[in-house]
Amino acid sequence: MESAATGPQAPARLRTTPSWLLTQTAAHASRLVAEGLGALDARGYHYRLLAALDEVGPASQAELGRRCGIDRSDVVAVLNELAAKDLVRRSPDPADRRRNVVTLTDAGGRELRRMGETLDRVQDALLAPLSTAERDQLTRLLTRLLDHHTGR
Amino acid sequence: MESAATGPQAPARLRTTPSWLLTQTAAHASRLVAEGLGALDARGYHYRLLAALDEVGPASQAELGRRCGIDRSDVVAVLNELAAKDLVRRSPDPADRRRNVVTLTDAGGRELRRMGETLDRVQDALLAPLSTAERDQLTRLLTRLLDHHTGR
DNA sequence: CCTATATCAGGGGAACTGACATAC
DNA sequence: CGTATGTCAGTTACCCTGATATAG
Repeated sequence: MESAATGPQAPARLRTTPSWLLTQTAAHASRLVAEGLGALDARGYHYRLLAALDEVGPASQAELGRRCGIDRSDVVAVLNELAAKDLVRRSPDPADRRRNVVTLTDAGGRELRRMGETLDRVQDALLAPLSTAERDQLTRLLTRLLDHHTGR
Repeated sequence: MESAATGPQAPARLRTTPSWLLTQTAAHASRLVAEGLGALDARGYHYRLLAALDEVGPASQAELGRRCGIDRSDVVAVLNELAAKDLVRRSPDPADRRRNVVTLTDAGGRELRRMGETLDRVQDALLAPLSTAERDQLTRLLTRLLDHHTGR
């Protein structure tokens, strides 16, 4: 579980290519997140959905997917897992019978808090070599990029 | 092939989390790279290996994998594809009979140049909303992160 | 009619793990 | 002996495509 490390040195053509830097650092980030959440028997998708539910309250699956950037088909499967652990509840929406209303349970809220604490530690490990100002700078730059590529 | 776009607005808890910003922007980067290289019937792994070969000259598969951050087992498969298109050649190493010496062919060099031009355009699309100074800043920050997580 | 929702089946690239034979 | 190499088989998280039945 501790691999990574590009041994010698990656080609300069890669080291200076932003898309490579992004995907490589993202791979490290994903690994750290997976390790952290894995200890809680969870994955990134679980956290995303629970966080969205906590913030906007009960919502349909389609809206949750839109907010979290998770495909509708994946939302179904992840919600099945969350419901099996009683972290969310699914009930038909009386106002629109196509929809399910997904609700965060108390256990789900507690689990979300636990995940949040774990992820805080992960962020710190991820950004360890950067100062507070640099972390903010990175966050701002990435936010600008993301906003641009998600339709302003 | 044109999806992306997190519909409404992602939860604040996600929008401010560096690991989320990283993985999301990296997903966009990967999509752009895949689209660009896909037009040349190639993928990221192909470019990485060709670029490494071009820079360090003939090398063993294990060393290529180390330099490119690609697992040995994946190197095998990708090299099979590159060799089938005559972009690289594999020959046994007389000095160490466990090894193959992988060499970039002329066609491989040409294909690498073509990929490089495509990827230049991709970088520009990826970083479109950032100024030159900001692009450099982002590159520096990501490089620091990557160096830290690959063992300094 | 056309769109949206929930669901299911499946693919595909990237990053992995484990095993094995061979050679150092 | 232990370690490194090339190879193969298989897995996982994430992202995405299609199709379907149903409801708006």
